Amino acid sequence: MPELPEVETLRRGLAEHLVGRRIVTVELRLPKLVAEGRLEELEGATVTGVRRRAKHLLIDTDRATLLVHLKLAGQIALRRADGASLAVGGHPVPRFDAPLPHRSTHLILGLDDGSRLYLTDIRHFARVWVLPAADAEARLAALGLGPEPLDPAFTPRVLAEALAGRRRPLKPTLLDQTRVAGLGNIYVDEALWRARLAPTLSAGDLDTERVERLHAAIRAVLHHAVTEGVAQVLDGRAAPGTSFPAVHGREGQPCPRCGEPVRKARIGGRGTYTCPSCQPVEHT
DNA sequence: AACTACTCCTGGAGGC
DNA sequence: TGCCTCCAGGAGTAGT
Repeated sequence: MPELPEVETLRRGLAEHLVGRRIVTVELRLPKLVAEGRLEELEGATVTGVRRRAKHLLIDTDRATLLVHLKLAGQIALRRADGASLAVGGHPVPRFDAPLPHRSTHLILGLDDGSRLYLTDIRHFARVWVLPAADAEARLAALGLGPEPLDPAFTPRVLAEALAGRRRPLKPTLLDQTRVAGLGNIYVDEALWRARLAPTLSAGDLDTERVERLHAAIRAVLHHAVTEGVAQVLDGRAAPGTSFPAVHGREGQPCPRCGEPVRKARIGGRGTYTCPSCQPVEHT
């Protein structure tokens, strides 16, 4: 999916154009997209806000909350009546400027100004929940999500507490949404590279200085992705001539910091990219 | 507690 | 061009 920066970028775009709009039509093309609730409840509802928690997108209306998880390959696009793009984010396939609906478009919401919101997912993993607002909150609470890394409350101390006592390696620990919310495979690799930490280091063994480095790196990588708009154009692999991602998807290419070839390994079942020189495996 | 394997799907890339 | 294999920005479940 769409990790935190992609969902946040999407949230901002949708909030700008969706709040105050009334949903007039609902077209569901893939019934299993709906994990709970009835989309018909949204017909006639007015959007009151668009929020994000971890990788979840919440579209609040005066009738119910539409909770969306894009998983690995979900994409949401908001198009004006004339087809012009108002907001788009998530997985870059189909291309953000491709004609819609795509054959993998599973949901279309028609708004009162003629614009349409398309949810497309080539892998059919994305899910939505239509819930009373309180139930949406309860559902999120039940997930036990960890702290939001871009929240001011996310301090080095909070990160230290999230990692304390964990014997698993950093990579799977940081992917665990109950430790830190919103990180995914790309941004974990980028943050660890930036912090010069090997993904195999035991999470609970980091000293204060390393925790502070990791904290700063997580914030910097996410903040950069959101503010520089890289989250909107990122296509899962490094484009030639660009500086992001620094290591993810760049096996064999020179580390931007030291020139050593980037190495790919499998850690916790996930493709993991590191600079073996910048991220030494020695511990303590 | 934590590890692995497996599941839900399709598309794109790379090898031949 | 086509066929084949592998991999993929997530996360839940089951078995060890």
